[in-house]
Amino acid sequence: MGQELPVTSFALLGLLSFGEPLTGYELKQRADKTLRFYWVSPAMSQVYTELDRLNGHGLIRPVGDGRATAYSLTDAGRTALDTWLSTTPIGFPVLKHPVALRLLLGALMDPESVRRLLLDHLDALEEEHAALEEVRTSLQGADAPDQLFRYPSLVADWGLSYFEHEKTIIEDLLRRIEDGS
Amino acid sequence: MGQELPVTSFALLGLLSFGEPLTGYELKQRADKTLRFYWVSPAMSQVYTELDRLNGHGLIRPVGDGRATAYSLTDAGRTALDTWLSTTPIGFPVLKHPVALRLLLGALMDPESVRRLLLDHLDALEEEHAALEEVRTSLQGADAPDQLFRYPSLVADWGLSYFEHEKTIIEDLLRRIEDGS
DNA sequence: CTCGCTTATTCCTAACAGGAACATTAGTCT
DNA sequence: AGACTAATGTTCCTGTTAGGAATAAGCGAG
Repeated sequence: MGQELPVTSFALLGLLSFGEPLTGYELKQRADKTLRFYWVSPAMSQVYTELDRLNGHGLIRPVGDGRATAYSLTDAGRTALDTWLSTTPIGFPVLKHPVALRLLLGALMDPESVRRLLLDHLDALEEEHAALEEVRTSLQGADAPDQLFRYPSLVADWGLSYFEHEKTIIEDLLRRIEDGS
Repeated sequence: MGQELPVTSFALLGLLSFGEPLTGYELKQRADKTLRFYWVSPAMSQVYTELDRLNGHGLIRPVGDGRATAYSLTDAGRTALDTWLSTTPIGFPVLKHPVALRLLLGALMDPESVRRLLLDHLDALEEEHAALEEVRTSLQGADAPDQLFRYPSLVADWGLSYFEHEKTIIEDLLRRIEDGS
């Protein structure tokens, strides 16, 4: 024990904890689809690097059926995940927000660009909201308490609410910028 | 032109765009105080590395008064920042949310731990909200339209609203978890 | 049967975090 | 004044991560 793995390792272990063995490629897809809303979706290269390491630590095991190597959690992996969940200190969220960063420098732009910046962001929000909503509806039917996707559903709802609120903030900012309040 | 610098470079240029020449140490402090809410606060080492590079590109210039080397924007730096603001495609925000990541795996924890996870996050939110509020009030008096800190103030308000909303989401999740809805 | 897309994996480079190590200056206590 | 401590200021090293290019096998449609 005492492995000191980065968080990304546990994110992948977490994806594997839902049962199905997955290949690196599939893991990347899952990450792109769901994990990316709450955590970064690791790069392809990163996924395979992690898999090698996790395998080296005996936390996952290749289940060899076809040409593609799918991995599943070992008992040690499940234990490592449990320990991580219960003992590792939790940091505060980190947000990399390109729009906020630019708005901070709004004084350097002409008003029209600022306006467009925010309007474009509204569009992007709409799109991401739709993508997450699709994920959310795909969980319907397994989202009741004690069902497999209970917690993923809760997190998805959280994300949806987050997007919706950000929309109202942006609209508010647009209003304030227009009538200089 | 055509320098292709990472976003962090422009974040630092942005901090310098408010007028005052700053040392690496001071830049790191500013970043810790404000930038960290909307973007990552780069590591000390990163700040100095960036400064070297920006200096090499002629975008900043050391203003040599004392033993500490403070840097200020050059005309080229200002131009580079303007170009970046007006032409570079804007990505969607990236969120690394340790609490959401753990909640996703809530099924692996006992209910008590999940509860504690969320309650602890409420405390952390409270703390960060207070820190940002302090920043916000320090901008009072220079936050009217056409004043220097107009846009930083708008962004701070955005951040405050974000924290407040997250608080209500967490409270809602706690409620849902308790009475299994 | 071949063209193009999806699946699957590897490699290389640069970006970035984090912390240790190190100096110098400034302030405080006695 | 001397000593101790905290804040300022900078550099270096190591490991983590992002991103994209390169590659190859399988699979479906024409």
